[in-house]
Amino acid sequence: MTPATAKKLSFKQQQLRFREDAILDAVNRLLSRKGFDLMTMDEVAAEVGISKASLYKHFESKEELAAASMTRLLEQTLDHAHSLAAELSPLKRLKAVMRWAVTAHLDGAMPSLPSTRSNIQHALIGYAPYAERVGQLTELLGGWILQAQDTGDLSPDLPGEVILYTIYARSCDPVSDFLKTGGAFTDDEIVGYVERTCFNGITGSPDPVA
Amino acid sequence: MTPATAKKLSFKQQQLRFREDAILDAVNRLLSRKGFDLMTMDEVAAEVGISKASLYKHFESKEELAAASMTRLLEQTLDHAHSLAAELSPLKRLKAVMRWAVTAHLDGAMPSLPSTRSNIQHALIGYAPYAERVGQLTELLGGWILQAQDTGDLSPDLPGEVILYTIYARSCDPVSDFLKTGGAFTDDEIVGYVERTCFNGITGSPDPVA
DNA sequence: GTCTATAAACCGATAGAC
DNA sequence: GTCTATCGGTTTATAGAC
Repeated sequence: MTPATAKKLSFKQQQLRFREDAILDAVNRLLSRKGFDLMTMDEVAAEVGISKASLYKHFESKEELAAASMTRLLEQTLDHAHSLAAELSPLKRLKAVMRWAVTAHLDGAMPSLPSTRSNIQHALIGYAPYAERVGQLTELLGGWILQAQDTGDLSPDLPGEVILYTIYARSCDPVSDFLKTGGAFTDDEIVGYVERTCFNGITGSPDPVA
Repeated sequence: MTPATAKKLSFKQQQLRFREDAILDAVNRLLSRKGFDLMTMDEVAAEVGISKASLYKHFESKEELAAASMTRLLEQTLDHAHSLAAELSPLKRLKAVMRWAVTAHLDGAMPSLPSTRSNIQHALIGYAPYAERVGQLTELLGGWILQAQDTGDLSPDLPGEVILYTIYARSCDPVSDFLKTGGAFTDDEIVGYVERTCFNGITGSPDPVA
């Protein structure tokens, strides 16, 4: 393979990657706005600016398209989690990940967890790259939770499962959507309320400023 | 109108009411299991055991059917809330309503809140009987929340809006579905965890047994 | 790879017989 | 009021020209 050919191939691959990233961006927005069941392939194609047939040249089904989008989102979440300073306490790292996710959710870039009632759930768990990322994130956050329970920063008498699912669910909490629709609060305030009610409940006091 | 005629009419009306209650029961189950968008009128008819055309003799559209089901559910919620002993503190009444709702949710009788991403939301708010019940429940629970904030049982520095939406959302929390799917906990344990994390957060201690 | 056009399936709603 | 049969519209996915 000559350098020229290699360059041309690489350029084509870059173009392909760029186009597919644009598609996944659109899917991400539509998934956040309407959810999997209400999102149509026509809308995706229109949002990207290509035809539906071209879309199917890149992704062979609606399920695979959504799975690719969710997988990329989990990779971004893992990247953000790994980027957190090591000197932060596990509790602060968990809070930081949650704040990041809720902020993305309010920006329309974080779809809600595929609920038990959606068609996509079964397809996702059978999609290896997605399941692998879920496992990685669960392992990472699960370790932080155990550490935070050891120091008493999180309730030691609460099953780790309950804490993990609670953090996952609060990261795309419908409460933030309702508060945003109300229009009485800024996005930062909403993120603060969701974080506070998740960690301290609605009976607890706000954390003292560090 | 003769007594005989009145009796016959009443009987027919009872039959009608009974049939429509059976329809709403089926809608309630399907709404809990699949949500509005994935529920089909064919399924509803099949679950009740009548034909789709007959179904349309009772309710003139899918939206009205869902609205009637949700309205009845809100009435049942209001009935339960009003039945609570007056000597209970506002906080305990709020917790009781939430436990009741989560229990119903785990039994497949409490559909999730119509999310912002569903087609049904706009139809519901334009459906007067539904909107009226939502207003009544919000007024009732909102009053309890204010009282609980006055006594310090709920955080006084949290907007009532945030507390109300949080209680609403936690009443059909997906966390309970995930925990139930896991199979490691009984329904009572799950209800307890959801209540505790809602009111005390994941950092707080369990409430001492009264 | 991109397009237009279309196939195949599904769903909400209705017509018309009984 | 209940049924069977069907319409009209939408959606996923593909065929075939360029």
